[in-house]
Amino acid sequence: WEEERSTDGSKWRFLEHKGPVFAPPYEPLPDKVKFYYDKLMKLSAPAEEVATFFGKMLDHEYTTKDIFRKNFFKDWRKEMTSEEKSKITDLNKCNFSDMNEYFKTQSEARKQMSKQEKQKIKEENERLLQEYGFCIMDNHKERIGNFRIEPPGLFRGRGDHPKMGMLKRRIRPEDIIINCSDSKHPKPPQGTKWKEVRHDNKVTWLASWTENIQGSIKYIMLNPSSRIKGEKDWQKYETARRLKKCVDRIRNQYREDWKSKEMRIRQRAVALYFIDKLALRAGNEKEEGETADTVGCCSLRVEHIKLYPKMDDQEYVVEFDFLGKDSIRYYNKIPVEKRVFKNLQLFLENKQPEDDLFDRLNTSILNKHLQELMDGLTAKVFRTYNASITLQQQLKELSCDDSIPAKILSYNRANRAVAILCNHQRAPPKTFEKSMQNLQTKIDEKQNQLSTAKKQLKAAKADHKASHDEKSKTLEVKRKAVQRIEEQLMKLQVQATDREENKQIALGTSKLNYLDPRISVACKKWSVPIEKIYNKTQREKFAWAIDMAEKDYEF
DNA sequence: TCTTTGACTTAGAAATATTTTC
DNA sequence: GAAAATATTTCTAAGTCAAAGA
Repeated sequence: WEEERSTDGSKWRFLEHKGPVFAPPYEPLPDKVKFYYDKLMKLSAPAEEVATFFGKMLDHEYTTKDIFRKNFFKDWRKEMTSEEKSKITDLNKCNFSDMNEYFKTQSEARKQMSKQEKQKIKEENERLLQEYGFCIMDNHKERIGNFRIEPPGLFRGRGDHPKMGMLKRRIRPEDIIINCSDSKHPKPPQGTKWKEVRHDNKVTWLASWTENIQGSIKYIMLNPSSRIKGEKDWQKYETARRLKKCVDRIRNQYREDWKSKEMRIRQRAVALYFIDKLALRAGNEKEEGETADTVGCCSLRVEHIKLYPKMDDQEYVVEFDFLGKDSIRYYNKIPVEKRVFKNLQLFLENKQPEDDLFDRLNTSILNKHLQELMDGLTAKVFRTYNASITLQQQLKELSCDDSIPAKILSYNRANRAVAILCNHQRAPPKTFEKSMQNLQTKIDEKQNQLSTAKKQLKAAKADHKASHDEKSKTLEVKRKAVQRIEEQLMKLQVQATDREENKQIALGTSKLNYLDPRISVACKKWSVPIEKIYNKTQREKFAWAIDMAEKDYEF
């Protein structure tokens, strides 16, 4: 990257691209695929298309949920002809199972395609990528992140989303705003027009459209490997490193503020303590009824915490139980300092469960305060800082004389500590139990092998003694075999532990978004090659860090 | 000042590709 | 060489936060 970008807020000087790739048009079902409403019924193409969205999802839990069904049916009816509308009045009487069968057969057929057919599809995708997947920004050819427009379908919100099942409409060129240099712009598909072509170099997106579920804007932007994303990422970690330099001061400050005579300052200070200690998100307020009911720090309600003056052998315990981003549950019991506890009791006085815990605070107030404490400081910087510093500390304990696989395991453990801190969870993989069993079987087999090998070694020893040979080759061989099997067994056991501990924890998010990649690059000081830590895509995203960091790098 | 909008990062699930196992 | 297991990539929803608008 060239040094020193402009100071006037412009993000680029030149931008040229081919525009987005649209979803393929709807292909009507073959006549053999039936839809029944009591009896056989042939749907109009628009109604049929929306029906297929539902038919494809029949095995999904979504289609059993009342809200999903209600929203879907309402939007589906909008696509029906008046005749269809008058006939189809009850979703429960609709039979999509033939459609569902058909799509299953189709996807099975796709799997069974010959090598050449698969190759052909691959080549076609590659051609599309080459044509639409790149742009020129300033002097570089850059990979675009999402050059395909989202196809129409049924909205799948996370958690208890009031809009789940609504129809996500098809996006046409007339919906798209193109952003590029004013020299030349992409052509819209034959016979269509763009909504607008603009030339705004204060933003980084190439195209945008307004989505119909929430009315929010969606963007086409560059891949994480691009200069514009990389520089921003680097900047993010530099801000977190600046926090490292003044975090002690800030911590002392908020501890002082716990004693403030002003309620809003106490609330701010307690909230900041949670953000720092527990890595909670800021918690913007959300429009009620438009989204799932989730919260972050500033939007915590009385019902989300419980106070225990004494719990087992601990004092001043706070129990958190709430749904955070993506409706992932945050559950934690944590002893806090007496002052924090007393403040919380005060905040709870005379409130109902559904009242805000921090009624004098919001993210805007909090971030304005943080900005005064350090330039560029916001609530999310604490997550970045605490994640990265945790990784670095955990890695310090890495032992020099471990093997590479053992070091990788330790790295994963450190990564896991961060993921736990940030509450990055996943649904246990569907095949988890099975795969655990398989691994256990392998371990058992290996143990049997080991005992056999040990017996053989013993026998060889006895032979050796009896024969009084100078040296016995078999003895050595058997000894080696035992050693080898022991190692293999160890490896399997380690793998089992690692997998078990990872059951419900997602490592990817922290690896990609919270851990300063230069810390990982510096693992070369333990002769851990970067390829063992990052796969190809990750190395592309973190190219800047791989270039920059030496083994003495300190976060 | 308060609310809304816009731009961007962060998130887990699902789809797809690759590797391993039988 | 197929099927199963695992790793990677894609997808798009759901956050954060500053700036614009009322």
